[in-house]
Amino acid sequence: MKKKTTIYDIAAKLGLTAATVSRALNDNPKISKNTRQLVLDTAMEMNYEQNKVALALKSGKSYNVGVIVPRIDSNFFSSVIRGIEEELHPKGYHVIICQTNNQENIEIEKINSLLNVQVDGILMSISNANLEDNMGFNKLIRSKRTPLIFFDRKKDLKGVSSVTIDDFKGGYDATKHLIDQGCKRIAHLSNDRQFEIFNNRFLGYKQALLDNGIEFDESLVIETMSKVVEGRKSARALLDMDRPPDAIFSSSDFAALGALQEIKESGLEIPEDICIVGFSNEPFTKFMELTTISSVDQFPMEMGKVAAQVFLEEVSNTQDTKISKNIVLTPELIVRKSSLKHKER
Amino acid sequence: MKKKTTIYDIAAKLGLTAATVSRALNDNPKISKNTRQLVLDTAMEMNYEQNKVALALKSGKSYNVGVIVPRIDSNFFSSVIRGIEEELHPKGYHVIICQTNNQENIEIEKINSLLNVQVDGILMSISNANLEDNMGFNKLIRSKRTPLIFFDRKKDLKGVSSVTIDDFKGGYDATKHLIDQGCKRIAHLSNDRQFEIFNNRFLGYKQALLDNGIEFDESLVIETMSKVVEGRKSARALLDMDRPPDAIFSSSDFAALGALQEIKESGLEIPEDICIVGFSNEPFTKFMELTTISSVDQFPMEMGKVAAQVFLEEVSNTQDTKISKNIVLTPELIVRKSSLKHKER
DNA sequence: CTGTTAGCGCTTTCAT
DNA sequence: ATGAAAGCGCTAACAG
Repeated sequence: MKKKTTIYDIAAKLGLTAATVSRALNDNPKISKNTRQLVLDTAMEMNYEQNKVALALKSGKSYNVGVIVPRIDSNFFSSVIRGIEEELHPKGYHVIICQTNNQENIEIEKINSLLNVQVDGILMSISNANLEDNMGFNKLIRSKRTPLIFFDRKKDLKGVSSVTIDDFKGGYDATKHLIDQGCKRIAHLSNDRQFEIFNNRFLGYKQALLDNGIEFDESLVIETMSKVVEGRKSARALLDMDRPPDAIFSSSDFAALGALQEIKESGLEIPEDICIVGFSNEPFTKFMELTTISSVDQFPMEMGKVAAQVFLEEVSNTQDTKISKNIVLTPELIVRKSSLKHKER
Repeated sequence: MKKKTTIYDIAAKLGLTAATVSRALNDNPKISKNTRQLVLDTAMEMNYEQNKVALALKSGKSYNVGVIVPRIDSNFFSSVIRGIEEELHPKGYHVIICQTNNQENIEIEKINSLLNVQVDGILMSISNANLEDNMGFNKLIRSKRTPLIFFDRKKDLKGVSSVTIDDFKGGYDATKHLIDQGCKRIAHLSNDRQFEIFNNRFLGYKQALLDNGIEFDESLVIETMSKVVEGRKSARALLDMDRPPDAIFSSSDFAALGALQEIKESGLEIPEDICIVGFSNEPFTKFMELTTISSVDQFPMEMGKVAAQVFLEEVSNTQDTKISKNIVLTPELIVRKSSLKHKER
């Protein structure tokens, strides 16, 4: 249990003072080459390591950023976090992760918990889409010291930056593609539309229909959680309709998979009878043996990196004028077998 | 940019001293009910929040733990981290994540980087299986202050705890299952056997063969990275043999998938001609449409929770006698279509 | 170029 | 029951 060596230890050993040692260690110009080298050498020799906690207390910067996500064990979120970590670590930051399990109260608790440990910023994807209660957020924003950056699931709050993808375009492109395949009756597995992302995918879907002379039919839109079983249920409901759809655009790959399974088991063929497009480009969509699933790639790692960059800009911005930016990345439709009726090219 | 309120602020407002305020806030017995309540009220009123950084400096405990993994965007590691976070957050700890990208030099850098920020412990899965250079680790252990816990990919270092699964059993069970299916010539897609986990899976495989009167054939063991394309290559090599195998036990689900694809494309049937068992129970293994892939579940979330518990024990252990434990969890073979020749039950 | 001093916010003896 | 003071390790303003 030996103590760590501090600058005082090395100062004592050299008959110097802590301040001088500190200067030497920090390449302060006002110091002689000799003493600097001397300090550096003995620091090395004594296995000195800077105590970042003391530094954090002194400077008010912890060089920690918090990342809050619903859960980390999803391909999307873990990829975003990978991007964040890769971007931030080289700049000296550490990444603290928090999960909310999609519970609003926990979300607030974790925000406060991160603020308490003096993180230099918080990057998050919200769990609570309810626009009314923004206690935690407002506190964060009022404090004016800790940058907040939303990624993917954001709230529209003035002065808060965000990095998202163009979900409208994602939904639009997916739907347009289905229309181009000759589909006329396109269903949509939506999700809680209190979240902008799901609402925008829905709106993109709707707009693509309208732009192409297809009537929007509310009964073809089913709110479906992002789970395989839920996708099955919704597909069942669609199949049981008097006039079942000839295509499904799902806002989730998992729901898309469930739909695919249910449809195949009912004896129908994909894409011949029903085309399917999912969302997120989950790894399994391209691993399917027979019917790889078309999906919309959100470039999660890229999203993480960009969010990290926005954070870096905001912390380095010393001026009072807080500039917030809303960056929108462009998604990409990946066409696979589940929606490719006519073999092109 | 208003400053945060400190105990001095509330002390000043109340005509008290910081010490008293501190005591009140910490439920110190020697304080009058009145002043305690008074302090608590004004603390609330002034939006006081304890500065954990100052506390960390004072106490030497940061209430941060570091987690180091090769990469976070894999189902296995992100699930482990989920377990860790869920277990540790309620106890007041924050989880800092670091990725090594499997690079040994980065691994050491990140260890040091975490030690520098005074984490209370490090939970890690190693990237560097080389037993010779243990600089970073030795430093960590010598320091005697920061508990180190390995999970999954560990090193055998005295005094260091670990949480792993019984990879030998995983390999053994998988292979035994293949033998029970009537397979006689069982190949193994291994991986870098410098890592205990891969070596143990291999040893389990080998032992199962021996225990069942099947000769071990070195030529049926191919070192294969955990990637779909690599699995394809290895399968190709196996198919090109004079006497191809009738089963493959892969230490990776991704390689297993590649093998499955290559085999199917060559016109052979699974499981009729060749049985396949993977390892890790990746989500996609059960999502396959035709041939769901048998695999060995490692219970990653559980592993994370247990590793977190071991850490908690170690930090709370104030005695000099450092007790290290090596916990081995039991994996579970999940039999699916890729290896189920004879329809049982 | 180097030393002195103060302070970041909190806890904790030691007095009173 | 409360105050005074020291200290965790570091940096920075001010002297010299």
